[in-house]
Amino acid sequence: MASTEGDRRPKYQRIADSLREAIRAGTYGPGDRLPGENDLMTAHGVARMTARQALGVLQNEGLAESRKGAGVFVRAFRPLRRQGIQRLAREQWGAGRSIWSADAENRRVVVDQVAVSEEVAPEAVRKVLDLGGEDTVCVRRRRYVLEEKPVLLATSYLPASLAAGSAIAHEDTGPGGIYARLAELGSRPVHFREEIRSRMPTKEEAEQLSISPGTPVILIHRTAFADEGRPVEFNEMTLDAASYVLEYGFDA
Amino acid sequence: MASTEGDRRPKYQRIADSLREAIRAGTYGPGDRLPGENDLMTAHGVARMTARQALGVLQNEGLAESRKGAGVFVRAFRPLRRQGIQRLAREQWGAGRSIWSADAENRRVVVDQVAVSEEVAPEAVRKVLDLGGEDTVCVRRRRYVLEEKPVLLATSYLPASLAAGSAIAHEDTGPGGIYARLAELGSRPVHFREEIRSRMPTKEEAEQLSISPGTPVILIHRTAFADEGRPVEFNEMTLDAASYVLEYGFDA
DNA sequence: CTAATAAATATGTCTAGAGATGTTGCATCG
DNA sequence: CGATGCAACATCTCTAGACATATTTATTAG
Repeated sequence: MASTEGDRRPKYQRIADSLREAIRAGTYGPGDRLPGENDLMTAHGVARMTARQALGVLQNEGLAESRKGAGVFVRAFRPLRRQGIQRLAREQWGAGRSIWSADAENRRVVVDQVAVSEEVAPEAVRKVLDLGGEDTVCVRRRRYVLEEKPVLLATSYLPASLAAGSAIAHEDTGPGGIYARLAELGSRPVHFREEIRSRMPTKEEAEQLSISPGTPVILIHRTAFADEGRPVEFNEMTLDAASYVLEYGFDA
Repeated sequence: MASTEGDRRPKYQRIADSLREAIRAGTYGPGDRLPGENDLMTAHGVARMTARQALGVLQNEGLAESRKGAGVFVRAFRPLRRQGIQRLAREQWGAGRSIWSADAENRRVVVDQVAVSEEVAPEAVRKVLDLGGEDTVCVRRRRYVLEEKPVLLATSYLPASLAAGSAIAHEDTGPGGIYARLAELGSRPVHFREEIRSRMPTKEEAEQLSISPGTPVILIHRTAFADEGRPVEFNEMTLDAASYVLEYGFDA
């Protein structure tokens, strides 16, 4: 019973509601198995496709995920913390604690795949890096994984006129990474701009990040500027939104 | 024809692929109507539910949106720009242009709904604002709309011990907003921390923002600190991800 | 010419099945 | 005791309908 009252909302919505409420109330905790299609069919007396639709709602919301042949399970959210500005962030402003428990330490994100190449700059990159139509860029593509699970794709573009011949064009950029190399080349980044947006992943992104359906990606477009506002690097990052919390701190 | 070859992928996926490709190629531009259920049924010789599933894929990806009784249409993306730090941002580092064309000027975001109340602080808010179990907070809920369409929900929490009796507890907070009032009360915010994440909207969020399915929300949790790291405001913002690009700039 | 009305069209919800495919656990064999 | 195979179970894909509801368009009355 309990489903014969307000018939205004569709059945599948009401079933989804009850499951969502049960998750919120803690009846089903992270990782627990939810009632499956068959359970919902008998419990609510609906057809398979209707029960499916109800479970689909929760999956689309990112609350649950299904494993074929196994069942539908409640998802967990234990995000990594990415700090836009490392300084200032911790001690000084530690009084009001963060919402997201920062127990996410001793979890290590490592590079999984690296590919370096020199390519003709796409138009969008040319615009950002202030390049001409003929200019080439040094492209560094990387993937980061956390405990086997990929969480971040990053593609860096640097003007070939700047990077070619340096360690930036090698897979191993040496201590300090490309920013240390840029500094040695007289183009030390002194300012950064990051643009953030979010959307659902493309097919390719979903595959590369092995994202479960119903999870968006966060896109970060970072431009690094040397002195005199000269752009020296453009970095396009794609993050699994379920794995990250971004943090920015700044003074008034 | 054209659907009897590689039968490895499900039919609905292949139909979705062909539509996605057609959108990418420009066959269907933003706002255009896509082939509907009936069209796909006859074109690919599938059942209604299968054609529906294919269209559902595109809607989940945020590529298309359906209007009941009218059809399925390609979605557009014309984001607003939200600057985390207004200073520094424009002139000084304007050499490398942004990816997202900033033609979004002369579009005005206005407050649509305001509600002010004094409530017992939820636990999460207590933790952030460093309050005890009995303390109450002044809660300001606002909704912002852009040309009739809601784009942002914001809920501010301030310690009642600070805000009660001041203009902060009124709907109209006067010139300069609550930060000016806080300054008058000797609690001028000098530092901000913003935490950003993204996920699919809840039912309530989707309704309040009238979000089309397949669009995530961006959550910004901002904490304002007065001197000595004292947290004085906690602001919980929910943004329609299809309407916003966030921008942060900072020095190395 | 305008406004109300009806018809055609489109998506939304739902049923009752079927076969395909992946997972899990148990029983059996070596 | 370990490995293999199999059966039970779970989700996934798909069909062929039905009725509901919102929109658009064409028609008709004023």
